[in-house]
Amino acid sequence: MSKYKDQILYNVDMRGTVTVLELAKILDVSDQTIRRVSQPLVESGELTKVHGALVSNRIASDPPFLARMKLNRAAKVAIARKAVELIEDGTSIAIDTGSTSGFIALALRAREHLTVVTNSAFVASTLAIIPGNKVSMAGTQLRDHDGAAFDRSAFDVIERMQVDYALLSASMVDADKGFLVHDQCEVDIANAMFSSASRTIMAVDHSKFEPQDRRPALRQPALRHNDILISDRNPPERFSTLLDGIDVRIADGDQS
Amino acid sequence: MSKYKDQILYNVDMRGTVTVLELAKILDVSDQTIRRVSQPLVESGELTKVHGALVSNRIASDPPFLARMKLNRAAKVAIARKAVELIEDGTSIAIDTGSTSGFIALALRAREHLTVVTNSAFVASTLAIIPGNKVSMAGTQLRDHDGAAFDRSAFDVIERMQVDYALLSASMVDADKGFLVHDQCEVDIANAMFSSASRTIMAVDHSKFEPQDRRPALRQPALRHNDILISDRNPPERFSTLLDGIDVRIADGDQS
DNA sequence: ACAAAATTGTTGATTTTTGTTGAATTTGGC
DNA sequence: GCCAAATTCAACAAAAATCAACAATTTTGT
Repeated sequence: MSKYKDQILYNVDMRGTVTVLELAKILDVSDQTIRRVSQPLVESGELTKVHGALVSNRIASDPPFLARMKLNRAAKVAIARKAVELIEDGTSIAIDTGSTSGFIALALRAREHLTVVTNSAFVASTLAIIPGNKVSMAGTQLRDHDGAAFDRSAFDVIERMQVDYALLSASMVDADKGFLVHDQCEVDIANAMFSSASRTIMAVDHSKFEPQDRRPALRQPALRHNDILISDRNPPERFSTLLDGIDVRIADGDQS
Repeated sequence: MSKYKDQILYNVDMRGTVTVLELAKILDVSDQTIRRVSQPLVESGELTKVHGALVSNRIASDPPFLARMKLNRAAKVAIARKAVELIEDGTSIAIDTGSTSGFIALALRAREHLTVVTNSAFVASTLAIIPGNKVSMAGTQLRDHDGAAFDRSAFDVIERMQVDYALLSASMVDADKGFLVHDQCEVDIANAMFSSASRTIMAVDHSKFEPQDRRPALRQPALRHNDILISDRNPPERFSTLLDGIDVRIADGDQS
């Protein structure tokens, strides 16, 4: 592992695509070195090589919301399938924002007569057009990176509903502190959904059990007895205390 | 895989259709290179090639809401392109629901720093995730066939905005009665948007100038002097009185 | 301090990509 | 159906990028 690895990844991910010669100039090494060092990164799938340049796999070029969709896509699709198994036709459900929730919303198009409340415009528009669904969009002012709302009216709408499930997600899971996210407003919405729901489903892919680059610091509501955790792999042993009494379901990630 | 691949996909998906020569200018390469690079993308099905231009496959296939709207798709795409010409970066705009407005929203992803208010969850989620946009979702309870809201809060949100343009549509145009739709709630929202806007853009494809199977009976607000009508063909002669003083723009429906 | 191992820069041959040219094809109008 | 304009295609030469090999340098282990 080379000392330039981090710098290469950083530059490529930041700019989406960087030519080999540009990188050579930035790191002040020869182009040949860039090629040599990036080769294992390409082979391990962290970067993509094209003639003349390196391209980020994180898809930095486009809308940041969709970019995150590509990260661990397979895991999220598997989780979404599992979530849909739990949710029967006619269920009422609150759904938060986040890429995992986005995939679940797509999968939920297979259900009918759902009552949905969400603060994500993407989730709302995905499920609203299914005939027979009743969808409420909570909030007015949409945040630009993911099209979700966190204003007062969002809370008003959520708080006057009573739903079967709250479908929440998290940016990281900590064995002591529980489910963490980055923004207080996300916690506030999650709490509102949590309170209005009989049961909570927390959906997190396996990568969330590992430390993250940007450490989130704010706690989602603690799961109650009988709440459900869906992931694509079994959580490591050290989370057993946290998940005591929780109904853990593992999605079998067989197909694409 | 070429280093231009991402940029081509990005531009084509954002704008729906881009001519080969335009792309060549944007990427600063020759037209021949665009053709060569896009060939594998076309073969793998990521893009569609027509004479002179590349067409995105996502527009028709992805949003299920518009997928159903195959009727006069080409006309609506052409109108959307024309509308985007009018609307500069940084404009504020109110957008109603409807398939034409949906296509315009897709095309508007090529703009930045828009301030948008809409009662359509599809329009909202499409434009909210563009970095720099400020999008407000008007309304809470979403109608199931198009994911649009018409409740009291929708009016509250629209009425407290003041925008440069209101972008409205209609189900039919009558030479005497003007622009007609089916539901009173649509008229109410249109009126609210009309009142909050300095200028109105009415977007209707040519089929709306002919009698419809289901005759709509409710009048949209009458256009003011200086308001704009966009269509894909020149309206028949009998509409000249109705359109007197209106700035009529015809989209050149060159490519499919 | 010494030698082995790993990393880096340089060189020249090889491969890939790109722009240009002119001929062939498609499109739209009459 | 024919013509003019626009677009596409094929081919070739120029430019750019890659690769392999070797020499110079730095790092590592003893």
